[in-house]
Amino acid sequence: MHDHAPDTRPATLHARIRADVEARILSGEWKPGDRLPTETELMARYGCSRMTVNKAMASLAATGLISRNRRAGTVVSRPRMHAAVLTIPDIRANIEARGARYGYRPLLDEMRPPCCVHLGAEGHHLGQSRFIRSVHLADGSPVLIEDRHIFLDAVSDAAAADFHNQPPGPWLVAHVPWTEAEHRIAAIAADALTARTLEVGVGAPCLLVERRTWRGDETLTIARQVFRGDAFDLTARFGPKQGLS
Amino acid sequence: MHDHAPDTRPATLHARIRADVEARILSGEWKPGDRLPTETELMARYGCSRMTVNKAMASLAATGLISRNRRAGTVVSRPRMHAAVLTIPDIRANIEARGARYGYRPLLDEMRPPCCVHLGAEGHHLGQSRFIRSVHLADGSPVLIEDRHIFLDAVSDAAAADFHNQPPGPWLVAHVPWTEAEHRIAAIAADALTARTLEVGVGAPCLLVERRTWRGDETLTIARQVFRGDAFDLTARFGPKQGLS
DNA sequence: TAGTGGTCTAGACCACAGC
DNA sequence: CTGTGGTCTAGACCACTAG
Repeated sequence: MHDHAPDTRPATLHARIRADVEARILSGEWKPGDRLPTETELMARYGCSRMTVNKAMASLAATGLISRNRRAGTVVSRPRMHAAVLTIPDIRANIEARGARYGYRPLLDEMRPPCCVHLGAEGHHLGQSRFIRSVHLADGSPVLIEDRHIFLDAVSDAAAADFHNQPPGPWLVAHVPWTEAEHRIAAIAADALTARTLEVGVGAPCLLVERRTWRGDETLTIARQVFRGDAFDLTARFGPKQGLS
Repeated sequence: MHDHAPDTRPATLHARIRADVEARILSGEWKPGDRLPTETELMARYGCSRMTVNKAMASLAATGLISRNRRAGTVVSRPRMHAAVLTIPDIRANIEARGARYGYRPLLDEMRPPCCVHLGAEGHHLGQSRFIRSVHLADGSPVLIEDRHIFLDAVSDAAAADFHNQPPGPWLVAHVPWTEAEHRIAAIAADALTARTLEVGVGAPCLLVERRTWRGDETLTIARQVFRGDAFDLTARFGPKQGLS
């Protein structure tokens, strides 16, 4: 009766404790605001040392399911829906997941002198960059136009990379470690150039994704991606439990 | 030379070990693929027990910065840019963060019989729901139109909740624990009704966010939010290091 | 002030994968 | 086989805070 699922119960003790407590919370047996048993009580209940209980509870606290305070004890958190998580998929994987053939066509590839790049309203002082404008296609139809700057001060290897047959995105993922990124997602109307490139009417709705990536204080790359609104969307499914890994 | 930051070094030992190792990786001293010292070596280096080292390293492994294997040891991971994270902000907080006055106006509030709700192409069998259509305003101008279903089988309290002055979103966040959610983000053209409500032209680009939330197998709520494309965007900044909490 | 979680130790055994 | 991380223990002291 309890093996409809492939019995995915964790083998380790602290993981089982964690799963047990988690299940009681998610089932509603322990509701937000309720106080949980103390570590000493759980230690007796599961017949293990306090360190093991602590590991389980610390893990639950790290994902935000419970909140722990000295003296006050452990209570079930109220879930925070706004702090949701969305994975932004790889373009190629996304297109192929829809059963379409992926295509890539570079339009422009040039060096840009050290100067300002407009991102939002601000101008940013940045070094010399390699600029690649490219189109990504699904079954031969343009779906995405991507403008990408790669800053050579931070990513010197990019000067020699070949982006004729390979988009810069995957190359960067494979070669460059990063520490921080910023995204902006918006709906915009296609201007004349975008409309011509994406083969839509001027003013057609497009999904804009701007991504800027740093390592430390150094900007590595800025990407501006404009998707055909009628051909692309971002989807993500997630739970509050899993970490980032 | 190293205290330009307000010396935010963690007080606990395992956190300091973690921060130290993390800094070496992010600075490039230890590059992706490099093998890190063993736990025994680190134990000697930091003059502490192996459990403490393990706690630090396990934490780094949980966030994906390093990868650990028995016998093979610990190596620095290659960062995976596609598995990025985006926090979806609260509407009210977002509007107020822009310095605008937030407003809320319910347009429709009715019970819907148990039946199908269209989400994407599929029809889903769902129980009786409370349906609320509302408009959210920034400085009196409509910015978002929201259609929300709350399924009473799963959220019985919602039948009695007052949504005249309070949007359903925050109410749900405060009252209902959830386990899973799915988002879809797209750019669409405003239809006649949307255009009239948002005070834009027909065909104007709008940002669509559809969100569906479960607890276990039960659907709790479905929200369809249409933002004025020229007045709203989603932004998020993040690093690969922090967890979800 | 008393009880709680937070941290740390010095050991131990185990499972796994490369040699 | 051997070395690695993974786990667990039985204890200890500390820091914080609610009563």
